[in-house]
Amino acid sequence: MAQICLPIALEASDVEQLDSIIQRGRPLRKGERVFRQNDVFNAVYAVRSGTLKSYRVGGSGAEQITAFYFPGEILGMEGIGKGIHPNTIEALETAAICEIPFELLGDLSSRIPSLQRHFFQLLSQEIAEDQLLIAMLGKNSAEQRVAALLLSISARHARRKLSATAFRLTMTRADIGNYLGLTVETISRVFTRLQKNALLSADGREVIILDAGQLRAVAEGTAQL
Amino acid sequence: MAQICLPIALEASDVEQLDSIIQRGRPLRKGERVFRQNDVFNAVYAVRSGTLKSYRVGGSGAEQITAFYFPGEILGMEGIGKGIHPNTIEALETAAICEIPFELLGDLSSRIPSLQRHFFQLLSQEIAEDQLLIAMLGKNSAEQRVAALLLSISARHARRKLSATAFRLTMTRADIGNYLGLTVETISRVFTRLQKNALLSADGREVIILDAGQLRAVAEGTAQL
DNA sequence: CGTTCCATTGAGATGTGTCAATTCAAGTGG
DNA sequence: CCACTTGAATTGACACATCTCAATGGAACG
Repeated sequence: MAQICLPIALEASDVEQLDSIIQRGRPLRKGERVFRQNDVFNAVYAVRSGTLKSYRVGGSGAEQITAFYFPGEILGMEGIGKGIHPNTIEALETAAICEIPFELLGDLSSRIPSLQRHFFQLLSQEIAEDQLLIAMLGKNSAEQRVAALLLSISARHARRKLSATAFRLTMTRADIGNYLGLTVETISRVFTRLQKNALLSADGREVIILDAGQLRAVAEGTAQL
Repeated sequence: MAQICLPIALEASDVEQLDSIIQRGRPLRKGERVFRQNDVFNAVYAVRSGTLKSYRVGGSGAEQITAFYFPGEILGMEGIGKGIHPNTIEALETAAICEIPFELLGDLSSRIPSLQRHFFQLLSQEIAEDQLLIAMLGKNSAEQRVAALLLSISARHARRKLSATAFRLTMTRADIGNYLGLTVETISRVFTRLQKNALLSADGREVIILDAGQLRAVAEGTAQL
């Protein structure tokens, strides 16, 4: 169980301890939420299956998606700081998650140094990823952003031993646009352009990456269409 | 010393221990760097005085500023994850910082639960802040972004018991533009517009906020000019 | 006292947003 | 099982915010 939820190297006895604090919840259906913005924080969650999105509602009522989560990833850590979740997490499809009560995790981390380090790393990596997104939103064209997202999703599929070139998007074009700071129409047009240049084949949400090299070049701004 | 660098509530004996691992470095001058992108990570840093910026250079060679740091704030935590700093930190003016070796901090955190929690919180809050910036870059107009940044800087001055309404910017218009995903010219024009509407008075980098309420309305998109 | 960096302003170009219409797929209820 | 509704995606025409290019003036600095 702990193996599935927190794939790290631990002593057998440690795994046992960790195992004891992890809760398996019922699966979420599409549209259901793990927690909502402003809920009190008391646990982080590991994605076992399915995909989810994180979003927050700003002062003007506009939603902003800040992340997509795939199996093996940890979510909910933004809430540690203030003790309140600054965002809502919603399932994009049927999804199973593990709940890891934070209070107990803190205690356990004190006793298992490698676990503590692991969580520091997880938090730190989320910062690094957010900053990557910031860089993208600040500087890149619509094509670069879409290409980068597709490559990121591709890489996350590959890490799970799934096809890196053919996969199904679980989010709508609107979600993608929202995440990348673009409109639905722009996303649609970019998809069309990428297909015309034979970098991609897309039938609705079914995507096949035809030329990963070129796609990377587009993402990095080395090539343009 | 530890009091200055990590203002948290600790037992006297704990403070002593923490104190012993903190290094005071020589002050940095404008343009000097704390560390560079791809340097190996082995410490985090607390800002004692002065301001700094964090930026990373992408594949296409473009710089992207991801944060500004003020006294009392902690920087360098993005590097924990991969053991390598994903960004460069550079002083915007003369600045003094404390170095906190991470190896020792980890050990100490295991023994002092409140210290561990404190660091989890710091990391988590950086995530929350980054996501706020993401939301801004994705959805907001140039005016909203500039207004929001000015208010953020104002709040950080206030936290240090300095004037929240009158202060000197330590970064150039180019830095601001880079951070907000806008060009220098746009920043300049927004400043001009904000002044014409009497929300602000700016003489070069010297800024006086004349109408914080309206400025907040602009930042939130409730008011437009 | 030149040199360099920084800030401002104008005019025109352009990428992306907005508005609107259409098609298609998936549910839903009679 | 068939309308009917609803949500998602695509495409076109046009608007507009911001970028690009260019010129100028001032401040900082050696």
